[in-house]
Amino acid sequence: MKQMLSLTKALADETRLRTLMLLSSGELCLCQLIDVLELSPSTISKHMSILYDAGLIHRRKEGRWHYYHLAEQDTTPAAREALRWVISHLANDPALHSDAKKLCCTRKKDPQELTACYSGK
Amino acid sequence: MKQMLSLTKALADETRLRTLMLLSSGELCLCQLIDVLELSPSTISKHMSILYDAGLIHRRKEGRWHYYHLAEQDTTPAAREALRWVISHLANDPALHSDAKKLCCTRKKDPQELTACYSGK
DNA sequence: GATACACTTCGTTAGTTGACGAAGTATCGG
DNA sequence: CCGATACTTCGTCAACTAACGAAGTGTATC
Repeated sequence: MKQMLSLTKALADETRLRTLMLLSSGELCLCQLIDVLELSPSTISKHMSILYDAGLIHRRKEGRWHYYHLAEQDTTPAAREALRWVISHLANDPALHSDAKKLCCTRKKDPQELTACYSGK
Repeated sequence: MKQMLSLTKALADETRLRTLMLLSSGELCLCQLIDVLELSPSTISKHMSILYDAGLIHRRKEGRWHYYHLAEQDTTPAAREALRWVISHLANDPALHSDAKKLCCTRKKDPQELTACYSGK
């Protein structure tokens, strides 16, 4: 029950659902998520830790960058199925179209440009 | 997105998950849920309306009794799959064992005994 | 039609949650 | 090692949510 509540609570937030959909197209670091979601680093970091604690995503550190990706294999069946459920039902959601478009631009940017998120553009 | 958030928010509460599991064993009216969950009528009624709005349960009126049951067929695929997901992962949850046991007693009771919920035992 | 019953709606209150900036930790470049 | 960078943790505040009792709605029974 505790695990299920951790999962359902993690999924019960628009920003976190948007994040999962962004990650469904591949690994991203925090600064890229900041660039797309347009929220403060601390806010997004908190969201990531909630998704992580629920077993929905994994982290990978590479230097000072923290990369996040969906927990595909090594997580609980409940989390795996939750991800499949969310992704299949939000795959063509019009509300997420602009996120996908923005992500496309973000992926093309230099790390230097992304840094702008911190220094207030 | 709006529909998915309605679903995930509906599932992100312990009382509502308990309710869904109680309903997975068959239709129940509000006074039976009150008897098992031991919460006030208004509180449970509110939970039911949240589950209903998410498309997870249906209502059926019979006289002054309102019966609730899981939305099996005539709801969205997203809600149907959510129900399957929740039920399969909570089916043998030890935290729900006492609810199941209590429900067993409640089903055997007369309507008169359940009325006691309102009149303070 | 009055009463009782089953439930819903409303208003209030306490606890939770999401947002932020400030401060802290860890890593890289000079 | 000193500053800059990438991220996390902490404290605060506004918004949301779950709980309740009181009052309202609809339905049987007398």
